[in-house]
Amino acid sequence: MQSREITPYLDLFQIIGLKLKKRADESIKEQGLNAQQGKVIDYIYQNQNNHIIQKNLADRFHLRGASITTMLQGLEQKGFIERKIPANNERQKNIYVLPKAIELIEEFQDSFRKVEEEIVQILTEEEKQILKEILIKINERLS
Amino acid sequence: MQSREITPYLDLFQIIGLKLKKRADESIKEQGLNAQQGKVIDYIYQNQNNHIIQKNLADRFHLRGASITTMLQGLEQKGFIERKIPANNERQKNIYVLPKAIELIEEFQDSFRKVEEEIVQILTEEEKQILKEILIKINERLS
DNA sequence: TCTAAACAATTAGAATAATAACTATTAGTT
DNA sequence: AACTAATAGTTATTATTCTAATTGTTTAGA
Repeated sequence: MQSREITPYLDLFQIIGLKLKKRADESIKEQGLNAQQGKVIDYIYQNQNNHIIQKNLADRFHLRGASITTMLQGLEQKGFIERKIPANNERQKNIYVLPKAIELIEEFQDSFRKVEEEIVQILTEEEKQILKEILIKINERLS
Repeated sequence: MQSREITPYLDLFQIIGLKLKKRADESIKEQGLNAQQGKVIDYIYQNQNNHIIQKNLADRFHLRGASITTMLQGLEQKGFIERKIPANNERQKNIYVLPKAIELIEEFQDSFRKVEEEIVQILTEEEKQILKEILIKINERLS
């Protein structure tokens, strides 16, 4: 069942990405959220003093504005975040995490660190270094 | 807007995966399909003499059986593939591509090769080699 | 052999994220 | 000041994939 591979890098990135997504989702399922939502809450928490707006989240996570709207409406309804229109620009909404989310952030980070560890634990220090450099290079090339 | 990064590898894989997916989708949008569907058709074409069944596709593409059912129903309705119950096992369905799909496969492959090229063109031969080895290692570790 | 377990595929219903069309606000130009 | 561009966010609709439950078939053990 081995197929002729014409795009090995593309295929490997897609499959690894999928597997990682599933592992990360699994690891925080208990908190009633998926990995994407956990990452977003973590990011908001780290940046809420910088007056981040929904546009920033769309850029950072490579999602469309409409998708961010839907996701944040969900997180707001569940009581994890709040959105406030800032005084200086009524088009925008600043995002803040609520206590209910802050309680979970340490757990998220632990879970994500464990998935991360699964990726890198089989690599030598040198391989880790090279991989990181190459991934950063590819990511910049694609943006 | 720089956030403290606790899981750089996880984040890079996720973002690169997302960007590649979008590029690949874009590159075969003209044919009325998305990248996943194109990859599946290509895979069926390469393997249709091996009597592949839906289960094989689910394994190869890391999708649930139900998702394969839905996708193949769509491809069948659009006239790209056909499914036949084999004589020796009525639980299964063998998958075959139809002429309408075969016409497109060369175009798919060209499109995917171009996306692949975008990934690797900025790397040296040595970096490409190392990256491939590491990706294979990680992929095996995660499976 | 018959019965239970495993297997392959399907359906219904939910979640996520996309596009396109839209409202409202702000910034820039004349 | 008034008009036009651009910007931020929302809504409705569509597409994709998931889980859980279900049908039907095959395999294996008592």
